[in-house]
Amino acid sequence: MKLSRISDSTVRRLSSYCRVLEELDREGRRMVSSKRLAERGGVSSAQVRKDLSYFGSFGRRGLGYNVPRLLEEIRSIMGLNRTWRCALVGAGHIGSALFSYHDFRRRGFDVVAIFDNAEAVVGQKWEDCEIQNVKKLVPEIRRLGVDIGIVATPARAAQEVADLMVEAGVSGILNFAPRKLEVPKEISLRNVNMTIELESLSFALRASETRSRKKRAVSVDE
Amino acid sequence: MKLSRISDSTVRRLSSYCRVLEELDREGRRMVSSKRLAERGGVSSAQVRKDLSYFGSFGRRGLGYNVPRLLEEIRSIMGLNRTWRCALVGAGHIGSALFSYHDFRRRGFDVVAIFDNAEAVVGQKWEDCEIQNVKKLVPEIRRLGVDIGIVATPARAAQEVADLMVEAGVSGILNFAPRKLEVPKEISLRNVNMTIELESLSFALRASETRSRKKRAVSVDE
DNA sequence: CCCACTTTGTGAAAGATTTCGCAAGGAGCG
DNA sequence: CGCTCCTTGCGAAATCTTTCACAAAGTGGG
Repeated sequence: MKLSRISDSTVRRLSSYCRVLEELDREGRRMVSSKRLAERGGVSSAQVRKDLSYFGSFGRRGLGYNVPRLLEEIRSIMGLNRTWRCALVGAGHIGSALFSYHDFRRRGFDVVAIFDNAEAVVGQKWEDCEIQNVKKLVPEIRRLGVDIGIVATPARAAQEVADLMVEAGVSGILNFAPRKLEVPKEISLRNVNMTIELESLSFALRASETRSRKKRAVSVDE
Repeated sequence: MKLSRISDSTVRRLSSYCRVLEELDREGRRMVSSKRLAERGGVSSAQVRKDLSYFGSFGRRGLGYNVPRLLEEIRSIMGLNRTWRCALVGAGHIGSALFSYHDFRRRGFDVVAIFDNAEAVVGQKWEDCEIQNVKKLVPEIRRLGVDIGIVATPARAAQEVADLMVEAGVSGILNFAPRKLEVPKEISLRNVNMTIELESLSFALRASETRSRKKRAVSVDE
């Protein structure tokens, strides 16, 4: 099974199936069909079956999938049955929002260090984690064996921080700064860019305004 | 030109071309080729030309694109040459991070109201915007003519809030809660789900670990 | 056991997106 | 002007992703 040729869309859907399965599990359901899983996840049932088929056969014909079993399978496929050590850089609003989002910890993403360059915040404690000067980033990330670096700095600092993270040996970077980062190809990089989301929404709104203006014009004609 | 059959990936890339063009403009460049624009945006030059071609011909052969002109064109295509009125629901960490991200305002996304259900925060002021009880959401959104609702609540409250927003007549919703929202199809909906991003990163890390383990095994054999 | 019904897993078809390749337009130089 | 060097715009090809459609398995009732 070539993990590398699994499409990004499939991976993102697997992640969302996880959430649906957790919910079904809480509801006490034992079995679920691809149809129901699909409805809850907002995709087609064929899509669900195809996504799962890349990794094996987890269901039983006529019955569906065993909820806890499938959840465990997907968790294991996605590497969610372990703890990932994360370092957060940037103790501003975004950093604080991420840090206090306890759901991440519950899912195995553990923030073990926080860095910032502002003397005013260095030394502060968030829960039991002390904000350190970004100068200590490389040795501290090495010492703690951090897997994932989270960039939550302003755009202008982001590349520099990413370079330090790479130097320190992280395996992956999650970037919240609205700029493209250059990293060696063996480092996994994901971007969360809220500007892109807002602007795409703007495009969609403009598109639907245009549509309804046309529609109105037609009704007036009639 | 059918705006509705433009792919989501194209729209997202247009948004990122905007950022590159703004940067080029600040650097004082007059002209840019699809090649350079592509490099800076991390895509292929054919992709840039194709994306633009859906909307018209903005370049000159042999010369490239005029930077301020192309920026204006894309802004106009995406509906960024106007102000969108936004209402933020959820005055927690994520809401606060979004509100204080002034780049949004600069780009024309103006938060004109904030709602929360916790008596402890209702009445507080963020800059010159007072947090209101979510009970006032519908009339206030109507009164202010809000275009975009931003859901920054815990997952369990998200659908209820979205329903209120729809009732109040927003045109689009940006959802930060990690759950699928149901909205009428004429409402544009975009989701920002940080859990999916982190989990996709986890998948990628696992995939590359598997690869390097194999590689190592091969070197040992040799 | 038979029949009606359900559901998976998966090739093959359809559809969507990206890349290729090149004609045609334009700049610059001698 | 003639020649070289760029670059766009775009149809066509290649690639990637989703949907279709159905055989094969499984359940349950009589």
